[in-house]
Amino acid sequence: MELNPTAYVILGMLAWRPMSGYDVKAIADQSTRFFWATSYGQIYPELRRLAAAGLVAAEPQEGGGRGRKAYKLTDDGARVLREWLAQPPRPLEMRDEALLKVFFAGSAPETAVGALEGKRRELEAKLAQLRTLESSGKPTGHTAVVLRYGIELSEWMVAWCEREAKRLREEGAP
Amino acid sequence: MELNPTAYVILGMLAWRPMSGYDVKAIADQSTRFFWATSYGQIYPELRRLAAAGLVAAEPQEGGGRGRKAYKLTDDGARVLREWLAQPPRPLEMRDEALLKVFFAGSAPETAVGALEGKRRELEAKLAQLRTLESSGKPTGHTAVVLRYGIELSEWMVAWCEREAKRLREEGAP
DNA sequence: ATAAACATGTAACATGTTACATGATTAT
DNA sequence: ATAATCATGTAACATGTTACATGTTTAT
Repeated sequence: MELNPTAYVILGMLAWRPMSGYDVKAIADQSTRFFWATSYGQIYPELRRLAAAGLVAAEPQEGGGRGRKAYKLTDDGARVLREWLAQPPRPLEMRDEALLKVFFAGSAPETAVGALEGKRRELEAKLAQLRTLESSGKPTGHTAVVLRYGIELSEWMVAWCEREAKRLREEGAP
Repeated sequence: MELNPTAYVILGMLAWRPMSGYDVKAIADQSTRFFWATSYGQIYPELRRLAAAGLVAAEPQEGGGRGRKAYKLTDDGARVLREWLAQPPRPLEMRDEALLKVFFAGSAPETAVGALEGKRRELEAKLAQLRTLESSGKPTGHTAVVLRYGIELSEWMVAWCEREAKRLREEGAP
């Protein structure tokens, strides 16, 4: 059973508790989005495919929610999720436009510091969100480990951007 | 003139010297691939589009290479490249499957250390390549700055993977 | 001769984003 | 009533990967 990574985001969350596509998106936006983003355009079709494959099952909707469809993980789904977890992870993909700009800054050297500062600003914004999340106390266990990674890595990157921007400003073109 | 990032990889390299799609790929595989990968399937069609838009121009092929088509940057291409460099960079996209596995490791806690070790091994391999590149002495100026980023960031990540794997092994489930 | 490296290109597929359309429920 | 939020879904588009097809040049 070969699934795309987004499918595993869904399976992973359903392993916590039954939920709807809307819930998956809301939780992803507060957590996995920092290292694996998703959108409704992926989640809803994927939930259908997973249901067709028998890895998730629509929960009988109890009174109230009309349009709402909650799904739960099936035994097969849980097995597929565990198999994926045991597999060596695929190589990290990075798409860092700021780095690309610094790399090619030879064509306009005065722009390099701006690219570094843009990256730093973006990281500070991300850091603020991650710290809010951390002080909420909600992430525990493995999710908290990943949150700490996000915070510490971002801090390292911010420091690097500051250091290199300073160096470039002082030394001029490297 | 809105172009995709891959187009700027091409323009950036042509700003160094005229070259073919094959050259762009070979150089990207030794440099930008660590923060922006490309493939022939993108490069050749993109070169055509850039030529159609007048941002690059096929060089008159001198004796020898038959099929070989070298392109050079036009004045318009150079202007578009500089405009892009001056623009604030788009947010960083990360797709880190190893982190996803740690995040969802609650469903199979014994797999978390394996995901961390997989990530560490991949990083060590990347580090070896980056260090070889560094000791070649070829990257200078802004490209060397980005290379140092790759090396130092990877070292930080390796240390983090080791530290957390150790913690998980000692403390058991977090 | 033949293998390796050089070189270009396309088609099928996978993945992901954005914008739009639609309607129900809940709080003010 | 009405605005906000909850909720589902699709279509068009953008981007990117992989596998394949094809031929040339250079070194052994």
